[in-house]
Amino acid sequence: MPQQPPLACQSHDHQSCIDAAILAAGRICRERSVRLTPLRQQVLTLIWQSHKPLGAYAIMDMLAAATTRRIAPPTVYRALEFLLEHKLIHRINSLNAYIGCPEPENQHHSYFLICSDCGIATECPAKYLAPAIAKTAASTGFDIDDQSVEIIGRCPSCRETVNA
Amino acid sequence: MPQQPPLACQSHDHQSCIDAAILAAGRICRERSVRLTPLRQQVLTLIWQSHKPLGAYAIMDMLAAATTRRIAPPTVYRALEFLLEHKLIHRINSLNAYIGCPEPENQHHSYFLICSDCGIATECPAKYLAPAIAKTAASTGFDIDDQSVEIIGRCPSCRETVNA
DNA sequence: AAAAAAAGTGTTATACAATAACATAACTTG
DNA sequence: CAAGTTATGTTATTGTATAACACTTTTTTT
Repeated sequence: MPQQPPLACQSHDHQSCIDAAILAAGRICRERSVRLTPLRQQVLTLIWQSHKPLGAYAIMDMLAAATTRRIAPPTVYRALEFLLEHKLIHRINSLNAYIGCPEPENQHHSYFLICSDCGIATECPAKYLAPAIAKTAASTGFDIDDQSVEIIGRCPSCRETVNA
Repeated sequence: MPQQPPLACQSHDHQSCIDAAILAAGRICRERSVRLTPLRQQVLTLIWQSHKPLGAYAIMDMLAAATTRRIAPPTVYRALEFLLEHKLIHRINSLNAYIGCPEPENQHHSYFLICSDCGIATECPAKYLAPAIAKTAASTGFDIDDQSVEIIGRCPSCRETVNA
């Protein structure tokens, strides 16, 4: 089995991740005639500061720090709702946190590998999971609307460096 | 593909579900020399009142109603912690809710089909999912600690009766 | 360009989820 | 039964999320 550590676990030019995400978001919103307002873009950018899922209240504090005025929860949650709706971000249920979607153009599901050590969450390849879930649902007569897979463990980089 | 609706979605003698769960819990706790106290058993029984995941505060209210005195959150959370530790219940992350485990004797993972219509959550067969997750992790070099699969959709019964 | 409608944001308050810290009670076990 | 451990009670606090209503900005319609 080829061991291919996800990009997020390797050192990489992260600014290009951010730029690509913002660009894609702009493109998608233009296509759909919805507005990527300054607030929404700012929240998206904050979420993309790293590959670690970010909580709503952390985003709130960062916004407040950036604008020097108080930001209330609904402001953040509405932006998150918009970004989720257009699949520009995903929600990690097991962490109550949000993370940028690296491929918002391709509609896809929420499959994640989450490193309990470095906190980085990377999207899983759907290759094995998608058919397995389809077969599981079919065999029980379920009609799938949405799906969430969260695998918690150690990413390849953390296994190497710590090997505890 | 054989369509085999899960027991929880069919009408069934639910009292026997409850009885079996309490019996198994007693057996397991005896084996492990841990105490299934009245409170813990009461919480487990409340959770087993249905196949729908139950929130901690709902449990709190039901306890308070049953005992006519105020029950504080830590009381409930400690009981939940115990039941989770011994895998007598599972936590549904996407709902912040708890559900009884029908096979606490077999250690297994948390794979769920959740009906957004009737609210019933049933455990998935691991047949397809377990190997798919193992392969996905292996192919990216991840070391798995824990896993959560939550598939949201319509259960066979609700598809029939509503067909909306 | 003004009026009307819709979409977005601000504000206050509150609900729901979970834990920390310390006190008391109840069960072991020697 | 005394000492130690485990379980529960109690108060306070933190974290997560939404409801309801006011106000502003953008878009649409006339």
